[in-house]
Amino acid sequence: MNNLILPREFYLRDDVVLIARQLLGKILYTSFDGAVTSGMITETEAYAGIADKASHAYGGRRTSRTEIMYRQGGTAYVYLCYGVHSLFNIVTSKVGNPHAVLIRGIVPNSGITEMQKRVGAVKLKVADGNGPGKAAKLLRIHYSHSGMDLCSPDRQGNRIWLQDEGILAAESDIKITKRIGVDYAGDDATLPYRFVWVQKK
DNA sequence: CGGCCGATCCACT
DNA sequence: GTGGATCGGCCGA
Repeated sequence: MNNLILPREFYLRDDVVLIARQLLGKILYTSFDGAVTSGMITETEAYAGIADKASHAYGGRRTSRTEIMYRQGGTAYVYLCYGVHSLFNIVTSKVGNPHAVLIRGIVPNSGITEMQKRVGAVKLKVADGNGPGKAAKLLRIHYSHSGMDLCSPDRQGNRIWLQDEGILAAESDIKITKRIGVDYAGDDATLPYRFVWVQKK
């Protein structure tokens, strides 16, 4: 195993907003049926557990779907949105504390040919990973993958994991805004929990 | 069991 | 800028 893979300790920390910011520039890999693809994370959102009105776990709500969020940090939480899109989240903090970071955008990194097949593109563009549904599609992450461990492969040898390859976003290039599509969350809708790595021209 | 709605995307105006 | 697609999850009865 290479030492670039993010260790469990990275995910177990309690500051989900800090983790969301630190995930910018990390490389998100998937390996399904032997096909490895990856992308650099460029946009994230933090969902801060039971106190966060925008979170699926607000108020300590537990359902068969959200139960995944209560697992230990370093677990994949994937759900279906609008009946069409799988949205990939990384569970953080310790068992019982349902923090998560939504991955909203990636820049295609490796396995380009494979990803082109997945989206039917002749030539992949940077913008093809811009959006949570599109990022998951490129990496073939599906809501059936919810619950996968990011720190070890599953029984079939499939895996989702992250690596720190030394790419660091300068503070001045990170745009912080309120989260997208959470207007139902009242005053929590305006929290500055979205981090975007603005790509310079 | 029925009805409403969503942490989105894309085509079309 | 806007509206339709599309269906699992959630809640109330």
